[in-house]
Amino acid sequence: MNLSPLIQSFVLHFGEMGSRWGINRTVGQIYALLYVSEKPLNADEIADTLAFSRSNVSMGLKELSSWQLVRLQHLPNDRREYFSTPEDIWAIFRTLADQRRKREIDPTLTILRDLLVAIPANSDEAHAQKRMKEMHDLIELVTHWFDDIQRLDTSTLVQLMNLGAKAQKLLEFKQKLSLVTGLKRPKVPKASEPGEA
Amino acid sequence: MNLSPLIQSFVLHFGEMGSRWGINRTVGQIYALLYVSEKPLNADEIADTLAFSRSNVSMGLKELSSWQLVRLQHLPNDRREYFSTPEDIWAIFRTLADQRRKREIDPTLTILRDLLVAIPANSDEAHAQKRMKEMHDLIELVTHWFDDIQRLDTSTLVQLMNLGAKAQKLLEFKQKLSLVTGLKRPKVPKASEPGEA
DNA sequence: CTGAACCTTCAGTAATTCCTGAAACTTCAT
DNA sequence: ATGAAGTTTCAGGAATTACTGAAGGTTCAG
Repeated sequence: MNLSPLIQSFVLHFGEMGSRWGINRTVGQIYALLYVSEKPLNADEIADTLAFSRSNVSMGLKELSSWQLVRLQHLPNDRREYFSTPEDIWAIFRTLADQRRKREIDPTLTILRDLLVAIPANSDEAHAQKRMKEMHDLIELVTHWFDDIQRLDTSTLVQLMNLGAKAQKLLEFKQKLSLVTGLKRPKVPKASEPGEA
Repeated sequence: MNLSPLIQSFVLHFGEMGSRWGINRTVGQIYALLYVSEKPLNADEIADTLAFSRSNVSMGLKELSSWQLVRLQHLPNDRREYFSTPEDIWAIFRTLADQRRKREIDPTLTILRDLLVAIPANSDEAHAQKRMKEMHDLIELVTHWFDDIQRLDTSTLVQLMNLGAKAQKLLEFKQKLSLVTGLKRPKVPKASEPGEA
């Protein structure tokens, strides 16, 4: 089976990009193919279309499954396994965000926490810890915030993003308001201040 | 020069993580070392500390420079080049976000745009284009939004993130308000069109 | 129970990426 | 000019990662 040029370009691009972050060419191409395909595909069709060995496709699909990026299903009267990607692209986005967090962020947070409880043995270590703390706090802040955002239902999320920085104006407003009225205001750490007091 | 254990763990972790996304072990370790170091370091010190060849360090620093992640400076009466990372971790965060966008997102948007203007040759291509359009729109929305957010000054940014999803409550409120008053409301695209429904 | 259809695993090879030492620049003090 | 100190480039070897075909599972129809 050979690919029409439009789809081919897309697939090849994803192969390239794949290698730019952690995944390999094969996996990128398989995903791209599934993503644009109208119907689910089985492993033979994929191998055939992309000219990879059957076993390579098997590996690739295994990898994609571990990322929860593909869905496995069966067709009536057909023993073969068919693969597809979710229809809803926002669902894909959320999965991707979750998985990357799990693989790229969480391990780093864990190690930072470990290192932060150690007693520094000298002034180099003390300084290093200060830097690690800053990093830890930043990552935690950003990821928690992003989690919150991401948990919103899709239409809210889209609205929010469409507002873009305008949302900010609202926040400034609220800020002033609570200052004036003396209501408890959101805690406001000193921004980049190392230890966050 | 050998590293105290705390710093060593940090450096090694960054080496590992480095390879999990695009950069290699060497580059990750060099960056980590510079990040926690109190004073700027020259290439020999780095090579010595991490036990890499001098030329490897040179390559690594070149790579880091191309990401604009390190700062080069000179010390009085010393011809050697000294490297450091910015003090302000939010500045680092912004740089990283910008660079990753430039390398990982922009090329994809470009190719998607190219493919979207082509006339589909058959129904497979037509469907593929629909999917590409969804992807394009999502990426564009998210990145523009993130750009906006990111451009805020640090203390505002930190406040915003501390609010987290609470910001959302405000938005819902504003939304209702403008509906009621009939003011022009933010454009609200049909979220994700095909899916979602 | 048999064998056909399908899927996975794995050992070995191919391809890629990383890293090094040697050589070649560049800059600057003498 | 000379050479010492510093930096970069680059060809080739080392290490890692990707890919394949063959062998071995598993499931199921007959």
